[in-house]
Amino acid sequence: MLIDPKSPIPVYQQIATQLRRRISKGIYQSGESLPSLRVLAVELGVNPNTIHRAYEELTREGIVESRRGAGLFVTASEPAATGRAELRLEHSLDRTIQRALTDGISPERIRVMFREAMHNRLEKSMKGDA
Amino acid sequence: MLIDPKSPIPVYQQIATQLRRRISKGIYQSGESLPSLRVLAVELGVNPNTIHRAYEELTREGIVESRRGAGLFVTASEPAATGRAELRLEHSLDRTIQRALTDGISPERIRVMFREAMHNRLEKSMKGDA
DNA sequence: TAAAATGCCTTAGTGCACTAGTGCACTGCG
DNA sequence: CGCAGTGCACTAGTGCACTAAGGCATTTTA
Repeated sequence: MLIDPKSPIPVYQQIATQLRRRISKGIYQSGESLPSLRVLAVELGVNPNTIHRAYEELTREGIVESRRGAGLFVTASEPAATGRAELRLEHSLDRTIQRALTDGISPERIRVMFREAMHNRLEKSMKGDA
Repeated sequence: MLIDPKSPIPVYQQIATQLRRRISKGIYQSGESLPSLRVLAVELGVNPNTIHRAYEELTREGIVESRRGAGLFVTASEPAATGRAELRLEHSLDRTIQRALTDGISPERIRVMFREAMHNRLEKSMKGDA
């Protein structure tokens, strides 16, 4: 497990991403497995709170369950379905971004248009579109 | 011209977006046209610096040219080509986001995956991919 | 039951994006 | 020349995301 503190991507996101990959690959089976907050913290050289932040994400996504005093446990019931959806999204985003870059659109512009697109789409969802 | 200060999208971006739309629609022709910093500032009820920030974006994109003491002038040579590319990007982003949402992926997760996708794609571009 | 290990909560510090305030330099026009 | 209007640079304040530090509650285990 490697971490790059200088990356613009937050450390806790890097950790969450790698954990997601390992879980979907079956490295961490259903049951206990996941290393404790402090153990993983000293291994990566970060604050335990940063690890907690990553675990929090996985908990909200429902692919993991935490028991105070005991540890972190993998639920992994249906990560297959959402996993495929995320894989589609990952590829779609990559294709869209690559196309935009070759079209000469600047990275900052792409980021701005993404923010606006998200904002618009979420507003439409509020009004009962879906 | 309307502005929403409560929106998560920065005010200067809202202004820049609306100006871009107006220019591409020909409301602001090649020549002078664009209202001055302070005039537009009092009209929208924001600081002149915020307007300047929007003008700065359009200047970097080359669709406008500013002359100190005189005003802002529309160049509008080839906004047609990049305009089409941006339109494609806008649609592609919207389709991608809508698909992800209907697949049950959370907005925060979409934002995170977009950040990572941008990061990865830009790293590849550095190494001579394009 | 007592000790150790675990996850969790609260607080603080840092950096960055955004906006406002103020003054300066330049241009146009009478 | 002088005045009004223009864009621009510098500074300050605010809010937010990220990380760190420390202490607390809970569970396990011997």
